[in-house]
Amino acid sequence: MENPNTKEAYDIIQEGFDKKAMIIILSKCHVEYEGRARSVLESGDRLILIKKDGTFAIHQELNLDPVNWQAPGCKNKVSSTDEGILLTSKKIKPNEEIKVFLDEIYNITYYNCVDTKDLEIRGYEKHMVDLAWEKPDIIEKGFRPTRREYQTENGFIDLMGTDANETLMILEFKSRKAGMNAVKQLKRYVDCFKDNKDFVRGIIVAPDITVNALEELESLQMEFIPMEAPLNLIKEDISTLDSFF
Amino acid sequence: MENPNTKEAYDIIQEGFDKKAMIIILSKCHVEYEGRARSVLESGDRLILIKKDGTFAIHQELNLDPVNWQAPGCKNKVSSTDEGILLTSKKIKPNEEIKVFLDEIYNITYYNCVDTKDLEIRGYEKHMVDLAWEKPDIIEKGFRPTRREYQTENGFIDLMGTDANETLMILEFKSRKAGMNAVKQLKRYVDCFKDNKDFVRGIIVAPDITVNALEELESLQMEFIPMEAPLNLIKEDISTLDSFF
DNA sequence: CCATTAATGTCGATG
DNA sequence: CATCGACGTTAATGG
Repeated sequence: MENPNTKEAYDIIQEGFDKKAMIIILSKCHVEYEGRARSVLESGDRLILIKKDGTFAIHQELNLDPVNWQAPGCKNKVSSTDEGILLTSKKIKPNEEIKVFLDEIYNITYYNCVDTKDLEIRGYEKHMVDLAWEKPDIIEKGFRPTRREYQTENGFIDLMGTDANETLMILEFKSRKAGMNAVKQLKRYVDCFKDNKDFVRGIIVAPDITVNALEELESLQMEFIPMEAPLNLIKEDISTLDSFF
Repeated sequence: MENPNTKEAYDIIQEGFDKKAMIIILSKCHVEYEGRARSVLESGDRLILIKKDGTFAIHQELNLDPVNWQAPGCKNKVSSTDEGILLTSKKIKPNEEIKVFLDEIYNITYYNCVDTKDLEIRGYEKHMVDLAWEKPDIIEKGFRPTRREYQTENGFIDLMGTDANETLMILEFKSRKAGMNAVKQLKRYVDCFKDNKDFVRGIIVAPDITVNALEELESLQMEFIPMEAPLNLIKEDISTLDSFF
């Protein structure tokens, strides 16, 4: 609905709530937020997006993130005041509230979405592990991979195997420059095998590694093996895509 | 526009791009993403939000975050194919692309937002101000706070007061290391009192301050008072925030 | 521009 | 419900 008056706006927004629809409001508005932080946003044109799970987001004309928002599970309400339409979004634990004062309403739309599909993500790490699995020499001569995605109490180990001396190897793959967090992660995996009397090799496989991370890695007697992420392969290798699509 | 056909949809979207408007599309669509990772989203009803800075977001009916997105600075295009309308959003460094195939279009809106206001966050600083308000000696012996959140043409002054000599003090609080921007901000506030014949003390209160900022601050005859931010209090003691509403 | 760190992070999994 | 860890984290800040 275009340029509704206050009553029309109230009715259609309430209707949207009742029908558990996605509500989209284009409006000049000002906003107050109070909760984990506290903020004020003076009047300007924004997009307000309300979802049936309670999600509430206010978008300015720039930037990816909403300027103000509420997480799923919030109680949203519309009310008609002397000043016009007021939207409130409340959450408990932690106690948070957004108040949006609609100073001028340009457009209100609601739609009941039918959407049963979930996003399917395939990271690049998987492709790197694929490669190492199929051509172990890429990692090092004599490497024999044995397990993928081995579950430990500290997470999934990307790839395990043994070297030419039958020493256990634990490999953590990163598609981008590995940082300190990768080292910590690998250390946690290696720690799972501490009780073994035998030494375990911890290895980060990534296109690059930060200086700090490399120092820390070496001080922990662990290793870094450079390997390019096959970013470009994906578009070229249609066959692998087929298995995915 | 409601339920546009392919040509109408193409035209209105192109128009939105040309006018650098915010474009909102309600549509059944399927999405492919390829970049740092790779993903596929099969057909379903979603909201597509495109901003003039290149921001591109696809929202499902649930959750706060978009299911697929592109950051500001992306090149967005609309094209008409045999299959219908195709939206593409490209970014370089890192190379990323989203393709959205509009299978059925319910609604297209674009609007040229007028929005000059920035969000003012006053969360953590408030707790520091609370503390200084209740225990002025923390700032300095003889300090008497008089006003909080005093509004000037240049924004809100966190805290004002007088010292033992009745000299006006303007305090700017930062919850983290103060930088040059904090100094500039404080200077703007102090400038509001330039016409006073009396000297005004400008003071930054923060856990720390950068070297550059401290130099600049002292050259402006302003001061720095170290104070730890009560970050931990915030999550525990939400009740103190009640005073705001 | 790179590296580091905070965020009203969000979100999913798990105990 | 709370905690923990990953994320195409993003976004801001200092160097």
